[in-house]
Amino acid sequence: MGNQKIFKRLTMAELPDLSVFANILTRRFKGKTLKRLEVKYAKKLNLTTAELQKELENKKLNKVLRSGKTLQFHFEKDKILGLHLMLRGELNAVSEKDPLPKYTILAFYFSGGEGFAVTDSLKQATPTLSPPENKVPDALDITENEFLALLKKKKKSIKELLMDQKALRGIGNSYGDEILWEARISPLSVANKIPEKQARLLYESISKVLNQAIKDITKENGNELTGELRDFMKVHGAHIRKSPTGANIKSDKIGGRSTYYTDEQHLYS
DNA sequence: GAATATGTTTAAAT
DNA sequence: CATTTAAACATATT
Repeated sequence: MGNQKIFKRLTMAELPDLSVFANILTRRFKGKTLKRLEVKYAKKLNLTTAELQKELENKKLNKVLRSGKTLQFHFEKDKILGLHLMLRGELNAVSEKDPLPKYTILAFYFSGGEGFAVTDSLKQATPTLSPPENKVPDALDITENEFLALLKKKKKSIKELLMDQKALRGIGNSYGDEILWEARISPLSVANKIPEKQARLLYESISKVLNQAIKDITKENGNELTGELRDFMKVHGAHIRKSPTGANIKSDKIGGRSTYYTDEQHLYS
């Protein structure tokens, strides 16, 4: 048997996928020692290959967490490796005896011979040792008051604000659409024109949509290391014609990104 | 083979 | 000056 995809889909990984990923990796490799780290592409590293190997090899992996759109690998001695998969990054299960998958950037081999490889055909995935603390709130951690204050001071479109990683971390193009449909707010709405009642509803929709997606993806694939992760989009996707409630789905470009929404969503401007 | 997909960075416009 | 908008980048897939 060859290598197996842990994760693959047409679009890139977003917050729920990364959360499921972190859980799978933790379950699989927690407590194991990283015996060998192979670096096939070092340009995005914030230190040399030799330095990274020296920092991480022969250390135990304690856990893998998600933060914003990154994974955080917590090793012994408080060594943390951040990993952003960017547009096309994927994780693949690998074994010492198998050849590396195509487009491999990093390969982690743990005690026992099993491990995983990070691949990226665009070579944009970015590993960062000891990533600096990020003060921008995570989409699943932000408080309601913080969120309401954020909306009040921004006058760009709500879709662009939700995706702005300098304002709120973790939401990408597809879940941005899903969240706005759930709240029945048009993506073209101006952030500071959304009334407080609807802003509160939007706040609730963020955690509702993201946590439900985590549950759905976990149920579909969370116990297996193989296979493809499906998504469960209700409105975002060129192939979807009607929302679950039967409205026609419209398509526009917002911030240069394909945006899908319906007339069920109210425009505040 | 042109169009589509999208996160971030950098440049330009308001 | 601060904020917002647009363009550029890259390539597998439709």
